[in-house]
Amino acid sequence: MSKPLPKLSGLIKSGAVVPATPMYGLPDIPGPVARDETTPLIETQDKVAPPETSNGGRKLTTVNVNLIDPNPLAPREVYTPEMIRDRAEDLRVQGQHDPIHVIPNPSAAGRFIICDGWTRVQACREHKVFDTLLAEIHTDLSMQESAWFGYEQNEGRSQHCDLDRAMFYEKLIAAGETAAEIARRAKLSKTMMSFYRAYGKLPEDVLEIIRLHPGKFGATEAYQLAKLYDKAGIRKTVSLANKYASEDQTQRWLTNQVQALLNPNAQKAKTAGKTIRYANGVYKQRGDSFELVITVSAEQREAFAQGLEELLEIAAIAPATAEDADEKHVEL
DNA sequence: GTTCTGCGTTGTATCCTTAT
DNA sequence: ATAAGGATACAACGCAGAAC
Repeated sequence: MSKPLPKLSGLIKSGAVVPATPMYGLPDIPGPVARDETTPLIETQDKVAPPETSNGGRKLTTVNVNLIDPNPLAPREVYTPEMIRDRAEDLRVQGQHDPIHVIPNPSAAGRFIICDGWTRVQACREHKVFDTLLAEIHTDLSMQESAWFGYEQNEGRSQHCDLDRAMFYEKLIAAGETAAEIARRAKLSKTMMSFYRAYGKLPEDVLEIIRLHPGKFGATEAYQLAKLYDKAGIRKTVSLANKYASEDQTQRWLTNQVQALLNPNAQKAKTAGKTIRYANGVYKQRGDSFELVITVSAEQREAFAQGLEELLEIAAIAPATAEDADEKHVEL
């Protein structure tokens, strides 16, 4: 990849959340961790392959955690201190179950770039669990492919929030991939891709709120907020985002609020209604609107249609033009 | 690529019936 | 009387397709 890597760290910084990607080459990597030498490097060696092995073509080796750099195209953004602390605790209690995945760092010989397992690396560094982790080294993956590898691993473990996904997609787009290609590979409709891209249009103040409640602000919410930000400005957007999160409102509420703020005159009084379900259909009434979907047997069809048409005489209004008024048989 | 609309599914509140 | 379970209605959600 010859293109300069995208600089997206501005989208991703927060006091409460550890940024995943920002530096490449890592001038601020902490020095070697002073560790009790009596502690085994990997406490549960029976759960992992031994160091320096080749397992079905896989290159497994132990790697010093301070030699592992973040992936500039990291598929995940949101790492809270709690997540890292919990992972450190898991590693202490259970050891390392699965190897992390890395590629050789193309710009720093002897160093590696993480594909999958960055939480474990951070847990080891910050909470001094292990000096080294068992790693599978992928020499055949490009930076972009390694990021997709991590993305797929995280998706499999349901570890992504929508903000993670959106920021990953933005990085890939900045690195030259098209939105359509990403949507295809991530199995997203172009509608959803459009919603995910809304995160990138939000101002930092709103992203700060989202990072504090990553599960609360999905792509649909991001899209609504981006629309509000575009039309009504930052103050209204921040205020609404805060209210949405602090009052734990529903997605529908947020959509309605945005709609009301953008079209203050378009508010409609909510009308009461009813729904009756039958074995062969459903009848709904909402205010002045009636909806009927029903299956009628062949022998009853004519009588039903006649009765319904007589009923329609009460309320149905003829179309405005003579052309429209031509008799048409509309399927019921 | 963006936005709107509608559909199918899921979750939840409420009411009713039954068992204890 | 009341707790438990079932049925029903409706809100909420996620998403795709169509229109722009």
